[in-house]
Order: sequence, then structure tokens, then C-alpha cells
Amino acid sequence: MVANIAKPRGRPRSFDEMGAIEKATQVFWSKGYDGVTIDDLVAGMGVGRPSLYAVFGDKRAIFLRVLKAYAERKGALAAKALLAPQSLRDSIAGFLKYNVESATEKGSAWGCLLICVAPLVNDAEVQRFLQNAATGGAALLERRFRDGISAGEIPSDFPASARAIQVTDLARGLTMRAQIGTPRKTLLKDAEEAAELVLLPRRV
Amino acid sequence: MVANIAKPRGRPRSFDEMGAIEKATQVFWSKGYDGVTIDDLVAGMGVGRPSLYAVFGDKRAIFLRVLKAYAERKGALAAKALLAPQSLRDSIAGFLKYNVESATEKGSAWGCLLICVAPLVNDAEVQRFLQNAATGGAALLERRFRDGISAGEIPSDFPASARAIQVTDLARGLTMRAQIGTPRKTLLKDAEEAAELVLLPRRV
DNA sequence: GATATTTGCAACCATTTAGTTCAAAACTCC
DNA sequence: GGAGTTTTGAACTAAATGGTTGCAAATATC
Repeated sequence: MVANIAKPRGRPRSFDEMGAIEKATQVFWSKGYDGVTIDDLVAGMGVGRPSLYAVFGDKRAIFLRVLKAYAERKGALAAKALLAPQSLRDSIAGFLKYNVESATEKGSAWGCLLICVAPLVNDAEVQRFLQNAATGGAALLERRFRDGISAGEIPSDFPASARAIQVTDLARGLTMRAQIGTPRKTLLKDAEEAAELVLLPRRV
Repeated sequence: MVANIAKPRGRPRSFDEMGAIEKATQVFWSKGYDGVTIDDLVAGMGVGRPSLYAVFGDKRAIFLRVLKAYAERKGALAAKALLAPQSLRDSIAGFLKYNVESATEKGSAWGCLLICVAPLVNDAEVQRFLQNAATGGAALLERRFRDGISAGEIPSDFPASARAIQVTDLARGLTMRAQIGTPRKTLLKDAEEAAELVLLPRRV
């Protein structure tokens, strides 16, 4: 049984809530946060203005939902990529390259909602969310490193925790450089080299 | 002879052009780009609205001047820090820590104009400027690495160019993490570890 | 001291924007 | 089919915002 929801009483909605958030993601993706107006959202989401306020709330609330949906999808993709059966080196390089690719996708004026646009939204709840997303991402990477230790790909004294954070920082750097127009090709090469760097053994 | 500028004809200006840009920097620093209105600039710069348009132009033009002044100052500071007579390790760690400190300065809602706010300004000229500033910074770091090679602090096959870029990426990552509320103390420790990372010898 | 020249202040205009109101539409329940 | 309930579309309001204009004030040149 999928669900047993009684049909709501009044006039049915003409839009799909999830779909609307999906479309809103595209709007924020292509215009940043401050750049979008309510009219942009109305046009982009296919939801009437009063319905928009009634169902979703104001711009900030919509952005929060967008952010959560985006993070969930992106997190799932990253996790899948990291946990795929491949060498540690390929995992890390793949993670960084995935970042570069999604940040240089054409049509996305802003590379990454989580890395580029959300941090500039001065909002306590957004910040808290980003903080959690960041630590979550780092934890995922750290786990991958520890698996690598178990598999003997890296020495047992490998500083997994620090390196995990460094991978996220390098990813941020690559993404921000995509933002200022560094070509994809350059960034992909840099991602490759970054992966090599963070896998170096600790100094003797 | 400092200069031999004939006194201008009419009523003298009541503000200092450089000083006004300095104050504008504070405004953008504390409110981002989209966040500032012309009124904010009028209030913050101490320049009347019509004078502002006549002398400086619109918001975008003011931001460009601010950015250039900011980059010049920051670049000079970074260069001085990097070229100070100290170990390579201290140079790199100092560079990263300086980034963290300036990004976590209280009162500055936005950590760094060059790293955080400017990249999100969708403007070709801004982008070009950032690109140049970025390559300039990387070049400075690379030079420091090469000096380290000459001094025997790192092996002669040290990949100076790639590592220089990686330092800038790590700096970007640290700055963006400051942006989402990561405490200064954590970031300073991470900066230290990042410096250690980028100084590791190439894999044999 | 008169005149030319430039700045400064206040008010102004047009546009954009966020958020609300209200009646009509579309549906369920009885 | 009618009553009750919810959504929708269009219009509306109030506020903010970018940019301009006109006139008074201040200073150099003649």
C-alpha cells in the first residue's frame, strides 16, 4: 500500500509540489539567490502567486526547501559515486571531477547551490543546514578513506579525517574557480592532481 | 615634487575620492553585492547621490573600483607575508592563516570580496579581473615554491605550479567554510594541516 | 568684486518588487 | 443538485529602488 490519503476537499491543485520545487531549483540555479524575484519563481514554478505564498511561504522558505532537495539529490549522487566499486584514487578523483563537471555545466550561471550561492545567503537556518551538509560530506569522504585503509590502499596512519576536509576544501576551490570562468578542461586536470595530492602518504 | 595639479576651477569637493572608495569597500564588505543599494553607498561613502553618479558612475562601476583597490591592498599584504624571511612552511601556513583570519574578522559578514562575493557578480569585466587576480596570486605562490627549491627546502622535482594552484584552492575552501560559520579556531588548525599537505614531497 | 565653473542638497519620477485581497472556479460530501 | 471547502487568477497596495533635475552654495579666475 503506497498511501491511503483521503482526497482533499476543495479544488485540486494544478501543480505538483515536488515538481514545483524542482523547477524552483532551476530558477535559483540560473539566477543566484538575490537575483531571483517572486515573479521569477511564479513564472518558473508554474504556480500562481497566492498559491505560492500559501503553499510554500516566501522566497527564503522556498530556497530552504530547494536547498534541501538539492542537497539530498547531490548527496545521493556523491555517495553512489564514492561507494562504487573502484580504487580509492578513482573514487576521490571521481568526486572532484563530478564537482567540476556540475559546476561547469552550461546553463547554470551559478556552479553549485551548496558551495557558491547558499553560503552568501545571510540566514541562520541556511547556515546551519550548510554546516550539516558540509560535515556530512566530509564524513562520507572520511569513511571512504577508512575503507581504503582497510583495503590496504593507503597506510594505516593515513590522516583520514584531515584529508577528508581537505578534499572538500579543494572541491570548493575548484567550484569557485569554475565560477570565475576557469575552463572545464583546466579544472578537470586540476581535480586529477588534487586527488593525487590528498592521497600522498603522511610525511615520515 | 609630488604633483603639479592646477587647482580645479569650481567648488572643491567635500570628499576624498580614495577615502570614499575605502568606505564603499566597507559597505560591500558588510552587505555583499546585491545587498547594497545606492542609498547604502550614499550613506556609507559620505557622498551625495548626484555626486556619486557624476564622479563614480553606477553601482557596478563603484564595485569595480572597490575590487581593484581591495585586490591591490590584499595582494600587497599577501606578497609581503609570502616574501618575508621565514621558512617555506611558515610562508605557506602564514598565507593560509591570513586568509582565515581576514575571512573570520568580525563585522565582515562576507569573508572576502575576491573569493566570496565578487565571483557571484555576473559581469564580464569583474570575471576577467578575478581571473587575473587569481593567476597573479598563484604565480606569487609558485615563485615562493621555486625559492624554496633553490633554498633546498623542498626537492627539485617539486611540482611548484600545481601546488601553487592547490594552495589557492585550499584557501578558497577555507574562506568559504568561514562563510558558513565554521569557527576560526577550527579553520586555523585546518590551515596548518593544509600547509603541511601541500609541502609533501611528490610520490616516489 | 563680478563671473564662470563645479559641487551639494533636496525633491522628484518611473519602475520594480513583495505581499494581500477578492471573486470566480473546481472539487468533495451530503 | 446544493452546500461547504480549497485553489486560482487578476488586480491592488505600499514600499523600495535607480537614476535625474533644478537650484543654491562655494570657490577660482579675471
